[in-house]
Amino acid sequence: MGTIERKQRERKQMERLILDASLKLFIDDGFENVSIRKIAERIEYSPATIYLYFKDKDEIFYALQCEAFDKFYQVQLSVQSIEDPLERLMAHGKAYIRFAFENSELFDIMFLLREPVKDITTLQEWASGSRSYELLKKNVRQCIEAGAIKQHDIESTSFALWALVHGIATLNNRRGMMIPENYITYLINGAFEFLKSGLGV
Amino acid sequence: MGTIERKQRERKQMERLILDASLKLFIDDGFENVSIRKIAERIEYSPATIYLYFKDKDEIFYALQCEAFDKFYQVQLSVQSIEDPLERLMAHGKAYIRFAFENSELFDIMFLLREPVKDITTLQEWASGSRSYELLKKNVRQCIEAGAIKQHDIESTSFALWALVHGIATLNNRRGMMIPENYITYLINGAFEFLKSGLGV
Amino acid sequence: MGTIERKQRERKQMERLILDASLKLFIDDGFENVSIRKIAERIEYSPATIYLYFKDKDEIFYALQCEAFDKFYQVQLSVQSIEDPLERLMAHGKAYIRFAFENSELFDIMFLLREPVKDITTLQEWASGSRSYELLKKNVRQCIEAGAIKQHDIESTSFALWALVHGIATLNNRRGMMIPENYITYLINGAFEFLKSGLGV
Amino acid sequence: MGTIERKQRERKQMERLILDASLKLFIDDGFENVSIRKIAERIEYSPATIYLYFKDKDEIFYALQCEAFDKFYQVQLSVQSIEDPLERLMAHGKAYIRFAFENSELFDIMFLLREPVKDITTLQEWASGSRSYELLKKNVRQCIEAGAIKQHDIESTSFALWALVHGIATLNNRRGMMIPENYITYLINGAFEFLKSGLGV
DNA sequence: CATGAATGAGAGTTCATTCAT
DNA sequence: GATGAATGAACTCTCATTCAT
Repeated sequence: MGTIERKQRERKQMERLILDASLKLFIDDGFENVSIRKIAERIEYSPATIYLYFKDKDEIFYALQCEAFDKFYQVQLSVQSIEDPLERLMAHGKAYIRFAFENSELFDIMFLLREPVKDITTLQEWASGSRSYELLKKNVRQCIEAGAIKQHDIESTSFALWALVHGIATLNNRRGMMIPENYITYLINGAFEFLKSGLGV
Repeated sequence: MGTIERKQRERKQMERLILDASLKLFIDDGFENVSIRKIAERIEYSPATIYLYFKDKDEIFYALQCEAFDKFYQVQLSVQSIEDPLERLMAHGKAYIRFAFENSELFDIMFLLREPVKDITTLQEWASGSRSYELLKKNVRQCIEAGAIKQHDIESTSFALWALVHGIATLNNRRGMMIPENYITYLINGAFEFLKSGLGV
Repeated sequence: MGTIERKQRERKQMERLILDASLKLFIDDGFENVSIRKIAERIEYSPATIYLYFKDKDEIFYALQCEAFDKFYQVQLSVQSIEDPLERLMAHGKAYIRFAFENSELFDIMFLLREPVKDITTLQEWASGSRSYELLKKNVRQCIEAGAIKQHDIESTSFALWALVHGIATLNNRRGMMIPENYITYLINGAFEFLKSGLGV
Repeated sequence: MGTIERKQRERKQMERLILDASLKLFIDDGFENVSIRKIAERIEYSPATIYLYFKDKDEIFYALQCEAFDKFYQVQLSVQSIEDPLERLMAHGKAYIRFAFENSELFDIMFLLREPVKDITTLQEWASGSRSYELLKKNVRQCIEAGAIKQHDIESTSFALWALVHGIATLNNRRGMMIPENYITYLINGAFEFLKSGLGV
């Protein structure tokens, strides 16, 4: 009998329901306004029910954070199939920005929320965060090896690239009003030109 | 009689007291733990007194945000006396980062808190935020005019510079653990080398 | 077929399991921290299962109370084989105290918990509580008949003896700190001397 | 202006109101059923108001415990004016019992509640608990000195007396049903006869 | 027989805010 | 100008209990 599997599936579904609702609330009302009660209301269950699936509030945010890092990593993985190293590097950066723009709430969860994960380095899941950076460094190294870029210091070049791209993402997500909406793509393209010229391309 | 002026002066002093205490609390206990009660406790006044000087909690955060943008602008102004355009541009970037590192809580208030100011563009005070960007653009333009940099698109070059620098600041303030402490200066220097090479220097 | 008997046996075993776990919790965490959930956790069954064996929480405490009275009675019975009446009376008192000291949690359940059994006299099981007193009275009567003690009023002598012994037990269990640990035996012995002299021995 | 005094008086009144309500609830519903909410309901204030006068629930129980010990001590003091040592000693015992009977809830608070004061010996207020015992010992000593009683060991005699009296109090308060109501006085008198004979009077 | 799922009720506590004094 | 007093609303979380499966 697949009852056990069914039960597990149902449990997963419920967890999903809670996490999705939490995320929605997070997006709509901001982090500090997400309460167990509101989550429960949104999924039309009693508050107590939440506690059958998550130990406490932190565990919910923790799960969201893990998922966010994971999803983010997957997106970055998805461009690794591009063969040309430089092209791949550019695609990596663009994927980063696109993810941040299209999933600004996940981006917030990863990079703005300090809680519940204070020291993220102690987490297994952080591997995927760290792995993103390793991926970037690998891409940079391959560009260097292929002679596709002028820069030679892998570490600081990777850092600069990440910072540039992360800065674009953050500025837009938090103080997007600084940048006129219809102007964004133009600016980002410009930034990538700048980036390329920084790379000596 | 200078009674009115004295009253005004006293009022300003009290506002100062409240804002300073709020900022301290903000720094010490984190945003979500700042409450009117705690502010009142810290300045040794009753909670009700706070309301004589600020309409509500948001008004306090609003004031802090304005001040932060202002202080940030002053810091950026302070490097404008440098004559050499490129040197000035670099100093501008470094001042930006130094400010973010040394005043991470103010940086949070400006760029991470969405509340209370959702649409910052509607604010007078945002002028000072916007002015920072204008300053940067002016610096870039002067570099271009002086032939000190290769790039020619003021707008997108400025944006790229800002993003890079802002990215460094943000990464460090929020997920600083990504970057080994003793590595930071090295990386930042590297990033500036990258930046220069992007500028064709 | 012994199916019915087996079922009954299994039922008893389960009840035992629950009661033992409850008692342990009671001892370890204190009365107010005993919850159905925690009992269930401890025996590794679901909370709902508990309700197959006990109508509600009170029924569990009720059972514990009955058992405690029973065990207490057994202890008191165990000294009845002593032949000399006075010696037996003294042994009775000492057994009472020893039980209270060594099973302070059962003692609590019997004499401190008002819930769930408010009016214990209405209970069949109280017989065993009452029987203890009857035993005491019998012992006192036999002492009187044997001319071993001076007192002649069975009722009030028994009561006084019980009160003295119960007082020792209670003081120690609740506010034991009143009595320096290393002093206790001395005091109890003294109390028994006093008791003997009260009995005119 | 006596405004400050008035304020202080009003504050004391409110504390009184809360403590009285708590005590009433304690008596009516038992310790575990006393909640801040119910106290608030009873005094027709909001729950939050309670917290203006007591830091938390424990502080309320702590205050009750202190008061109880104090009142108990006062009662015991009140018989010290009796000149004849033996008479005084008897009166002391009777006062103890009367207090326990007439203020059974306070007696519970002192001797049954372990919380919030776990180690009562660390408390200043406990002095009054300890002082009661010292008082008893003094009385015993004076009886001995006056040749009013036969016993000579102050310590163990005092302890025996206390235990006897405390046992009577406790048996009645907790399992009073053991003792037929109309029988009590008779038994207590008997116990005092026993006691006297223990003292060799 | 056993339980997973669910919940209403309630616990202690903190908050921003108001208002009479 | 300052505040003590008060509160409604909200918070996280735990509980005993029920019921369909």
